[in-house]
Amino acid sequence: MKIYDTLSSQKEDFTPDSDEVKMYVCGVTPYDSCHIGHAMSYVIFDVVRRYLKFRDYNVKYVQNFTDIDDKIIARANERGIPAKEMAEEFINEYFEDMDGLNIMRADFYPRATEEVPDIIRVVQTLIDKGHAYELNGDVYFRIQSADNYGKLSHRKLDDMRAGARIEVDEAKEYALDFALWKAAKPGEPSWDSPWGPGRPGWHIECSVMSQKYLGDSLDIHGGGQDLVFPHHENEIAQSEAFTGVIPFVKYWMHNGLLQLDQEKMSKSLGNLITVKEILEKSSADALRLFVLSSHYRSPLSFSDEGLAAMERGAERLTRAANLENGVTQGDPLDANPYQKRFIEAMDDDFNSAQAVAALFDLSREINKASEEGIPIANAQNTLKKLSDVLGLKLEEDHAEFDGGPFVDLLVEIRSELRAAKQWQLSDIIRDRLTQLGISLEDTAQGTKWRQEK
RNA sequence: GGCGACGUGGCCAAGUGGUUAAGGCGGAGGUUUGCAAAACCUCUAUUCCCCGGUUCGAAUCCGGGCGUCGCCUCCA
Repeated sequence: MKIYDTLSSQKEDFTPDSDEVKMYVCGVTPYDSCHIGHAMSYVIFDVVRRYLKFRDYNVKYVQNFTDIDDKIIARANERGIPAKEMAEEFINEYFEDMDGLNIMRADFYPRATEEVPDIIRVVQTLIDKGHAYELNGDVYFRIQSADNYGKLSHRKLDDMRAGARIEVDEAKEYALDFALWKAAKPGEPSWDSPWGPGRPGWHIECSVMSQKYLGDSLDIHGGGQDLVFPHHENEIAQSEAFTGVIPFVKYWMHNGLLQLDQEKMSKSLGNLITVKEILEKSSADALRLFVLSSHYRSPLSFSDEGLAAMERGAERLTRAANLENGVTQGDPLDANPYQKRFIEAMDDDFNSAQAVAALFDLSREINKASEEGIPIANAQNTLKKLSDVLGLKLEEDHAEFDGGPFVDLLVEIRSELRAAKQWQLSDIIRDRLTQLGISLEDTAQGTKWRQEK
């Protein structure tokens, strides 16, 4: 298996330190609803995790919540509620969204606010080791003390300084030193510390929590490409300075960012589409297919048309997976070549687009075999199993649709009409139902209906 | 200004030195069907932004050009 590592800028053979793969994925700062960029990122890492499990690795998956920071405080103040309460609200919403996307729960969800004593301990140690210094209640990390700072994002200190648009705090030893601890301003939530009341800076919480739950060295650390600098660069600097263990992470994985209308979708531009909005008009399978049909490291342009196309694709897979031809005699369809293709694709740095193509080809074979009277149950099980690795449910359910019994009744009556060759009436029923979003199919096994998404 | 990525059919998107350039969506025709739907079959890029070069051979490597985008500042 090969994984592309951002730090080395090439595909590396995947050799975890132990049977247990230690995986950490940067979570959200809960100050707003999740958008489809989050969906993309977390679907990708969910698939990484599922695939590792499929390949018989035990995976310990940790994802944090950075539940205290400037944006949370600002937004909570706007709304006139405590920061903690607002973070809680968006964390709950986060779980709803992720469940809706069929993303597996992490093994641990540490929160910055619940790890403050450890954060303080780590910051103090960094000061003791000469990697950090206090300044008027703030604590800064001394970048020039780090091992090869800039190695992840492949930039040199001089280059960064030249184009930096950061307001330089004159008191800081070096312009790019970043905050480990921020002194509290009046009215801000704060914790007591050796440097006075304050709160953790961004970056340090991930170093502390990953170390606490997974140890000094991680196998996989993931996140969006926008986190490479400064977030992950700073994490490396802190973590390696604190533990002395290099490398902090064996495989750095970063997904390309989602584009919207040729533009980055971002909080500052305000052109967000939330996960909730998407799941109202589209299935989780379609969204996952949309994401997985391109390479995770490439930017992905979101479009309603593209998503609609994937809805059709999801239906195609779902039909093939749930076909019933009732044949049990004879040589069954062999799905192994498709599974082999799937594995080869995924082994090559999670080439999900190729893996998906294998599933579509398998679906075609299943449909064909079904018509030819060849047993397909085994092949369908393989299709379902591999789809599950991608987190696709492939379920034909209209259970959540309240009108089900009424549709059943209409279908029953229509069947009577068809038996009596009352085509005009039966077609009216079908057409009207289609207009209402219920499509009918007359098959050898009777009439089936589906609710269109 | 610095760093980096990308440009493949109507749309999306794999492939990155050598069989017929995956797959999905869309479109055309056919089989099937009472008619549909679904499914299946056939067709839909002699060609991979442009110009040079390396090579027996390039979409794939190198150089130049044009274009798009990202990061350098909060972000998955």
